[in-house]
Amino acid sequence: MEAAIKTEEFLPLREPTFFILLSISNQKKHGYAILQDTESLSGGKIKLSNGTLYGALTRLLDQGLIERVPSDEPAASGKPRKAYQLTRTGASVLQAEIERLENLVRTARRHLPELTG
Amino acid sequence: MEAAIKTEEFLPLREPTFFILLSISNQKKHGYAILQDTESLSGGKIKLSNGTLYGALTRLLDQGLIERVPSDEPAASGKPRKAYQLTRTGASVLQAEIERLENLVRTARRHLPELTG
DNA sequence: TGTAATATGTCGATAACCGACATATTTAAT
DNA sequence: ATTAAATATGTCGGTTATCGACATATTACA
Repeated sequence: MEAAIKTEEFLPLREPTFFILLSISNQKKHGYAILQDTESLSGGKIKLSNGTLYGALTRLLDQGLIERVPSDEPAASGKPRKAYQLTRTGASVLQAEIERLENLVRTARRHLPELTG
Repeated sequence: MEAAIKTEEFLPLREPTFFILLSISNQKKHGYAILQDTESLSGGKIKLSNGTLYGALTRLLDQGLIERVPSDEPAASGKPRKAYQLTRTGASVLQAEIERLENLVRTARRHLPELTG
């Protein structure tokens, strides 16, 4: 059988990392676009700091959850932007994280039936 | 109006802290019972380390999210166990965290409609 | 011309977590 | 009776992701 990727090793994701992966899950983006997208996705609640963003990108590249790809955008002045997209592993991890979150909510609701929110 | 508690200041909770609060949300427990309950609640997936547990209990007491209460259990040999229960603030924080998790899942499913899992 | 937005990055501090170690009591087995 | 396992609480040092502050260059616009 295939060498199964142990997605659990990467879980749980912290909130900023979760949004970074989610942000690029439907299309590749460069750093600054991830910043804006995360703020938009979270309804303005979450504003990633630069330290978090670029630190996480470096880490995620290293872990093989994301990869660098050439940007579509006008390369303009010989300075190509850095676009990132999910790898298959990254997509698996994101999906596993969503399932983990759903389990968490289910467990909590089971344990606290009075909170039907 | 009442001095509203800013539950958001305590969020997001990390996984161990979430389970600690959830564990004592329906009845007071002492440390070791929280350890066992968390393992049970998580289907055996999560085993809190002692460092995490007692560190978190100290922190949560300090933050006013939990409080010490006398234990029902047989005090036995003059050594009273330390039982903990949620404060109102703690209950609010737990509820807010559950809602945050639900929002996260909703946002992710909206952004990734293909993952209907 | 200048200023805001875009875009990428570094650095030091903080906070929560983890595993390892320590220790005492209680229960159950041999 | 002795031992071993489970119960119960705690400390310590190390690791890691995050954060805000700082730095810098380019592009768009007023």
